Amino acid sequence: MDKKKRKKLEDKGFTIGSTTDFLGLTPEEEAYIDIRLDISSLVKKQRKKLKWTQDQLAKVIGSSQSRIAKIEAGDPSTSLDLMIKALLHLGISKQEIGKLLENTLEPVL
Amino acid sequence: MDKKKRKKLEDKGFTIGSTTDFLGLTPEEEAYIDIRLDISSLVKKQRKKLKWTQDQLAKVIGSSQSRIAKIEAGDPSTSLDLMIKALLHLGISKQEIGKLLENTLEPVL
DNA sequence: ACTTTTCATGTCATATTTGACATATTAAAG
DNA sequence: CTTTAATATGTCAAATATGACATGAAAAGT
Repeated sequence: MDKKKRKKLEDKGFTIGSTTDFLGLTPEEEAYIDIRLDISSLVKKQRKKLKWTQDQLAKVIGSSQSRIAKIEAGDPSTSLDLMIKALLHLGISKQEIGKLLENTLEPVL
Repeated sequence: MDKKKRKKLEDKGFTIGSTTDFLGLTPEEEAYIDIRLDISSLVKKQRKKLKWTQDQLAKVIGSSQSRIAKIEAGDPSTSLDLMIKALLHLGISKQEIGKLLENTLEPVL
């Protein structure tokens, strides 16, 4: 429910930086969403870096183009597990995923 | 299928360090399992550090004792999403999760 | 322009994950 | 040793994630 609310805000043009979320989210919920968005962003970034299409990536991990699109859109109907699998198949290592999570600015400050 | 196979080995006493896995796993599959095991280990470690029972943790995240046990056992029937939620509620930050993934020795060498 | 490729979004049947529950095993305390 | 608390393990119906598919919108190419 909260996830949908957030997405709606983005759709309305809020252009949230990392997670400028207020409105009834516990710190844990905020961090959780933050992690998911970080990872989904990297999927998109790395896929484009390799100049792969969503369809190519989908086939490599046995998924579908539409699901990759949903991952990259931060859709709540996708699991961290699948996102991580995607990253690994895009040549991102566990260590690099670690760095991603470590080197992120504080949400609001 | 592969996940079960691995667990069987552990049960038989192999006491795998981080992921001493050979036997038909792609590097991506290996890394994926490695990540899951790292995270599940930290859940157990941190919970014990705080001297929480599995039941306490379960209630905090709206889950059940048996599911926490499965998470800590590295059971394949648990999602990274739930593991991450557990970590966050145990006071582990996104940055600390990042460090965890970054600072792990190579599986086999 | 238009043709083609890529991406976005919705739906849906199937697959997987879920909390709850029962119960067994182990550990701690008395 | 006995009792009690904590953890492990299995099962199962309900909830959620999934790939496949359709179709629309945008981008890229010609």
